[in-house]
Amino acid sequence: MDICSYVILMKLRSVPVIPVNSEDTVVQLADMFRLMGDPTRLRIILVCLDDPISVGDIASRLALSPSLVSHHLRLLKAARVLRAKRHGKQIFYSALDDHVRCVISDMVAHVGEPLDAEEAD
Amino acid sequence: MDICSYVILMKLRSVPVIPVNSEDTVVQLADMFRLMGDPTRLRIILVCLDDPISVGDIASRLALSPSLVSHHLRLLKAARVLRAKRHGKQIFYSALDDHVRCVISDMVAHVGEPLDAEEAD
DNA sequence: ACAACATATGGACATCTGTTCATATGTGAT
DNA sequence: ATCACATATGAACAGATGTCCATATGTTGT
Repeated sequence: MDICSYVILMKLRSVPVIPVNSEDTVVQLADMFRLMGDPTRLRIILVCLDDPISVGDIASRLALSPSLVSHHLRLLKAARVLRAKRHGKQIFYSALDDHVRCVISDMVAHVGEPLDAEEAD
Repeated sequence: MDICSYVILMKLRSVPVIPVNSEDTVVQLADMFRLMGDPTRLRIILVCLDDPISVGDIASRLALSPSLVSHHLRLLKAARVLRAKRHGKQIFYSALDDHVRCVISDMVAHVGEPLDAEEAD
């Protein structure tokens, strides 16, 4: 882990580390979030979390054109969210690591949260 | 937590739950991610994670116009990422709960990850 | 009341982005 | 080699989005 990520991690643990000066790391983070910020792409990610699944199966299961799915898969693979593995004619996609799973899990907890006591001002 | 969120959570724990049928929950999730997917907005969120901070201070610390900051804050407040509290003329923004902190922390771990052994195909 | 400050809002603009269509690449079987 | 199938790629378009500018709202003073 580089120093930039470390600084942000310290911030996240509410240690008073000064400014957000790691410009490129913030951009990297934002890129990842933006990638998950499209409903279609998020659906594709969710489908791939179960088991490795082929492009065609993703398309049919989500009622999308294979072309569109492929376009999105290219971005997700480039961002190392998913990995591709060829078996014969088909190419199976699956999650590259568990971080994305954790991120989504946390986010589900956030949106699922009802109005809590802190809401009042 | 509603049934839709539950289904997704089950998926995240690799329990073989079949389709992603909770359309609106996926859209909610994507909305949150999209919100964090802009570098400027993410910077604003990061600054607000430390302590409650006024709009003007956010603007000066990030070298942005107060107008732009206000526009972004409106979205973040509406999405319940941040909360606003007025003190005199100024309005202080801070994180509404710790979920966002967790989400960012996980994402930092993801982008900070070097090429791991699983990468090979 | 007014002035000064802090924040919010609305419109306009350029840019980015998701989708579609057509086409290309690659693989396995006959 | 040729066909059928699976996936990938490129161009083009409509719609969304971030930023700027001007202006409005709200608050604390005098």
